[in-house]
Amino acid sequence: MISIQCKNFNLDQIANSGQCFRFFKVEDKYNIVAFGKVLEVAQDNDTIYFNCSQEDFDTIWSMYFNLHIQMDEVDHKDKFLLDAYHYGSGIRILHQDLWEIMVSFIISQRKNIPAIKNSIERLCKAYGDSIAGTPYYTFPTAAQLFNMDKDDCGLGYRLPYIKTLARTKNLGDLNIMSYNEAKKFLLSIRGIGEKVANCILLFGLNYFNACPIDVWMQKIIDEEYNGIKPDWMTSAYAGYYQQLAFYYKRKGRKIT
DNA sequence: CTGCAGGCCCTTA
DNA sequence: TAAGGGCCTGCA
Repeated sequence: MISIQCKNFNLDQIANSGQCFRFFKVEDKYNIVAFGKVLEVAQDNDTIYFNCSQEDFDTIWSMYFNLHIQMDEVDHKDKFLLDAYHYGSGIRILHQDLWEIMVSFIISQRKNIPAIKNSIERLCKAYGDSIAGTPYYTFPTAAQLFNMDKDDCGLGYRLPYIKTLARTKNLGDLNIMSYNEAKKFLLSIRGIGEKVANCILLFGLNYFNACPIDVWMQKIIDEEYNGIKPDWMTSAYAGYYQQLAFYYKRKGRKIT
């Protein structure tokens, strides 16, 4: 068991911020499935408990939670954004697996969050590997999805998008591209538009300036800013602010 | 039983 | 560049 001290870290807030779909709450702990492993993690105020080896902590989870990054840089005069920060200051932008993020956010389009999670779990169970000693399955690799034929995961019209993605070469190049190159490449992929591309840039590649505008963000623009996009949505930390705003705007809604 | 969900693609104008 | 229709499926 590894424990650390960390402010601006709240598991419930992260789990409900909509950036991740494989957090499973079990009593007062979370099981997080990522990078082929299951992490059991718990929290007592500013103390976070990671049930994993030191090696996994150093090589996987420290990076996954971006523990080297301070996520408290809201010095904005914007009232809505400040309110959002005070409401969800424990939100962190995770650094998730690029492939998993690409598939997950292609699936997410025109689905509500329970439906997204449902599809993803069905996909993992059908095409991923069982993780020994746990009830969970790994997120399927491109190779494992290569021969996916029938839609047994509720993908609907997204099925051909996923199949095409599994056949797309050089996705790893995204890691060494510039922001502009990566975005252009992403938009060239069938099934990836402006919003999903920005989600991938933010959650998979950690470009914190990427700011996905979904229906909730559009609601914020319309209702809080009279239809004019505020400056913070185009700032260097726009993606982080977007998460705060999204979580705040959805206040009261549970992601089960 | 309906309406609609963290969009995207394609067609028109 | 902008606007609008269609789309698979399954929550609510």
